[in-house]
Amino acid sequence: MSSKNVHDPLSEALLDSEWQEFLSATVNRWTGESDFKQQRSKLREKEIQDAAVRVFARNGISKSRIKDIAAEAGIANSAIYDYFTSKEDIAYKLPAAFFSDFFYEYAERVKNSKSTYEKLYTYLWLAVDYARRHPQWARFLYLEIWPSVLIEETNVGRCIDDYSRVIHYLIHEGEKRGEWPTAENPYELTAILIGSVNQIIITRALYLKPRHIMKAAESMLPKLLNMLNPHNPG
Amino acid sequence: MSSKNVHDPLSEALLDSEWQEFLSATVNRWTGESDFKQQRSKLREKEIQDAAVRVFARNGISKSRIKDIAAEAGIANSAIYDYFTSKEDIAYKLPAAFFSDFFYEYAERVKNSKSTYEKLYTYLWLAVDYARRHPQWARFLYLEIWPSVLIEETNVGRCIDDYSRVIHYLIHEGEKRGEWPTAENPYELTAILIGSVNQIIITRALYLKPRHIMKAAESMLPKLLNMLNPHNPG
Amino acid sequence: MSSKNVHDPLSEALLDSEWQEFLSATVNRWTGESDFKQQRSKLREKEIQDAAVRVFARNGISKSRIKDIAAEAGIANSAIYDYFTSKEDIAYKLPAAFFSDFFYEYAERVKNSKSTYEKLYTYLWLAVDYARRHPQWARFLYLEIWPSVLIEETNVGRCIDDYSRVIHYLIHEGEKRGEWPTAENPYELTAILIGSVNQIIITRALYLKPRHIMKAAESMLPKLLNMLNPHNPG
Amino acid sequence: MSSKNVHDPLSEALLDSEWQEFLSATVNRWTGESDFKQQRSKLREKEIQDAAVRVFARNGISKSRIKDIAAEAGIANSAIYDYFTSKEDIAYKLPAAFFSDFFYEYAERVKNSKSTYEKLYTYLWLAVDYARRHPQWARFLYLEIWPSVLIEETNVGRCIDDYSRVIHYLIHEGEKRGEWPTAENPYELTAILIGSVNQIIITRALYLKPRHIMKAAESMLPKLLNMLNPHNPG
DNA sequence: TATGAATGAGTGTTCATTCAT
DNA sequence: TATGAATGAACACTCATTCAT
Repeated sequence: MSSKNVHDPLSEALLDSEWQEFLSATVNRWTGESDFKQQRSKLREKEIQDAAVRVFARNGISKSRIKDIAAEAGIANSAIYDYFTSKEDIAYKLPAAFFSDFFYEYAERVKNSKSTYEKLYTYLWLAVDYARRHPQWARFLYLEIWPSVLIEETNVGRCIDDYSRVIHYLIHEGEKRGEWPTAENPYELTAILIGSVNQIIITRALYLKPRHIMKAAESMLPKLLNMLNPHNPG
Repeated sequence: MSSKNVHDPLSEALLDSEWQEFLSATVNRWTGESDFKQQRSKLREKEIQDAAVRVFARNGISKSRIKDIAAEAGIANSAIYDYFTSKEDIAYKLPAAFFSDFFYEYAERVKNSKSTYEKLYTYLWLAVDYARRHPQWARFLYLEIWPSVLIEETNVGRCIDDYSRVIHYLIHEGEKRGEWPTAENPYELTAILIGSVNQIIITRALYLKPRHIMKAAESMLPKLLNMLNPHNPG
Repeated sequence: MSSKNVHDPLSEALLDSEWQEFLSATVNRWTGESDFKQQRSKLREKEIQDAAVRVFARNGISKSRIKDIAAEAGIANSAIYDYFTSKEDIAYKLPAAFFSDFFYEYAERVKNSKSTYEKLYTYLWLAVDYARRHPQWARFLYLEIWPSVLIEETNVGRCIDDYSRVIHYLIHEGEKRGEWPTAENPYELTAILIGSVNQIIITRALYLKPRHIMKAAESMLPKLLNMLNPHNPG
Repeated sequence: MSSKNVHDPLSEALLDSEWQEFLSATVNRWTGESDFKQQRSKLREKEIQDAAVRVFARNGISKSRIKDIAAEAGIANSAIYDYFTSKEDIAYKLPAAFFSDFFYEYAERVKNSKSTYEKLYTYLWLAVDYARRHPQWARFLYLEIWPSVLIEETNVGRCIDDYSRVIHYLIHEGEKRGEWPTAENPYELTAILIGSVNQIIITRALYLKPRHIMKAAESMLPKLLNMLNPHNPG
């Protein structure tokens, strides 16, 4: 998909620096929040979080018990309260850590991408790949966190918001760079992209056959992104 | 989107009768299971179910209390156990009732549809419209039932399976009628359709502004269905 | 076992009439209390009692539910309250009916008995035989009623008291008739007789092999009654 | 009661060693099961058990409430579940503890007994004495546990079985040592011994006057055991 | 820091009993 | 008399959380 418009170098550079700023802001927002002080105490905290992800993925949050997490982490029930104030505290601190990791990976991977198309493709592709590589986290994210965001008012929603905002940003950037025409309704497009990718992850990675999920993703993504450029055959 | 191939009337009739059979089988599977004997005892049962939907939509299943449902229904806690064996029994019998209703509505509405495209469009359109008209059920379905299906092994999954199966069936029927070419990967297409529609319902109806949701749906669906016919401008 | 002493006819007659009076008083005490007005309503009451015995024998009183008894009797839960005030009311009215029956049977059977030995033998023999013929009542009596008498203060105890009193009476009568010497401790003897007979009923009739229970009883009773006449070979 | 037959020392020794083995097996079966690890956690367990015996003896199992036991033990309701899994778990672990104690006492007391008669006498005597010294346990055992064994199939029955088996064993040993003739029906004899002793305990210790119960036992036991040697004056 | 022990508020569920019909 | 429906008091049990050591 090539842009039809000619851009002057100045605006290209401007768009690039804006993007760099936007991206590093997103990355930093979550890294800062989670894994800085890497002391001995942080190690235990990490162990508990890892145990919690496994337990939450197995039973869901509401059916997971503190004692299950403690047992999975190999420590006493009460030790958990040295690091977290409650069960929900554990659950809601987890996304920060993983989203930080995800955004960081994305920033590394997208460094040399020139076109917005490539950035967007990479973003969605990485979402699927990250889910494939972290199946328990994915189970937890897509079946527990994501739905709960809409029910309960927590700051976990900010992760999801940030995740969506990147897509929205890129759709807009592509328009400005002339890679595709201005969308009538960018929210709708975002919904389609997110909804489709999530559904693929949920049905393939969590349900059916996690093996060929990347092939499915690589087959689906161009078709999906084609929707950015309506009426033009890929 | 018009079919390019010419069909002999026989095969058309065959496809039609197959579809009729498939559809009524789907409808009957759920109607039979839920709302036949319309006695006064069934009335109470309905009242409890309605109350339960409201409560579940508000708090989620795990944080909903029997006493809340009873209070919402205006009866004593223990009266619930005259109609349901447990809290989860209520939760798991609800989908049968609503899917029964949904499939019935769809069967009525699709009666005179000629093209497969129209049937498929109507199906997805109705999914959004039904969610709009039953917001509490939708909240419960998309944020509680749907995710839980993948975690716990219950027979609620059969509703979701049936819901997906209709889409899958129609994609295939369209191929046979020549309305669109054979899909490389029909499961992928199904995932895109379901994922996109669900995401629209979730973000618009449950989250943002439920008012213009039908406009969004009507704008999105043609684009989505256009993916059935790749490289051909609608 | 023959009496060694010679008795004058007068005292024999006196003892006989005393016995008749004692016996008929015992019989009447329970007949009067249970099954007089044999109307239609009494029929239902009987049905409920019969159902209750079966249920109590099966599950024990504390684990028997009103609804179980109602189901066994083929009536509605609430119908029970037309005849009995509570579950315990049923349980505690049952013994009167059966003891009435038992005492009546005994009175018939013992009419022509001359010796006290024969009366006593018949009494204990009938206790075993009655248990054999009414196994559910026996289960209920020996495993539920009898123990509960000592725990809870109820008037059921009067049945058990009357049952013991007959034995005590006959031990004393045998002494007066010279059939055996005066016992040092008649309570002890009564305890041995009752305990042994009960134990035989419990282990044989309710536990092991109910078939040969009468043979066991007929083998045991002479040995037991021999204890009335210590140091004398039977 | 002296043996009339002459025995060679060898068979005597053999019988003795068999008895030692039988007895220690019985003792160990229950000691092993209950009171080994004497940590502080076992102390609490013991406190709960003691409280439970008192409560069960007062109200019977089915009318005893967890909160009563907890209050009697001076702890919170939920603390009970740190040591027992349910109310019935408490009830069914109690017999093991007490029978262990009883068998141990018996083994100590019977060490120097030469004749089988003495062993048997001591056994039954100790049963009465143990009941006298542990009246609440006795109430619980004879009025709750013993009857329930026949109704519900639990492994509590193994205690009672072991209790009976000792008597049965000794009756047989006495025969082999020639202390009394071979019984026609040893089960019947066992029933008489157990039934009589239980009845004495129940009526005297639990009901009437616990004071002179040992006198009653000491008066009754020789007469009862005399039945082992029919037609021979003691 | 880490733990075993303890707590008490809270929940689903049961069941004897009542009542309108 | 008989019933189906409804009630509410009671209970066993769970579990996040605290605390002394």
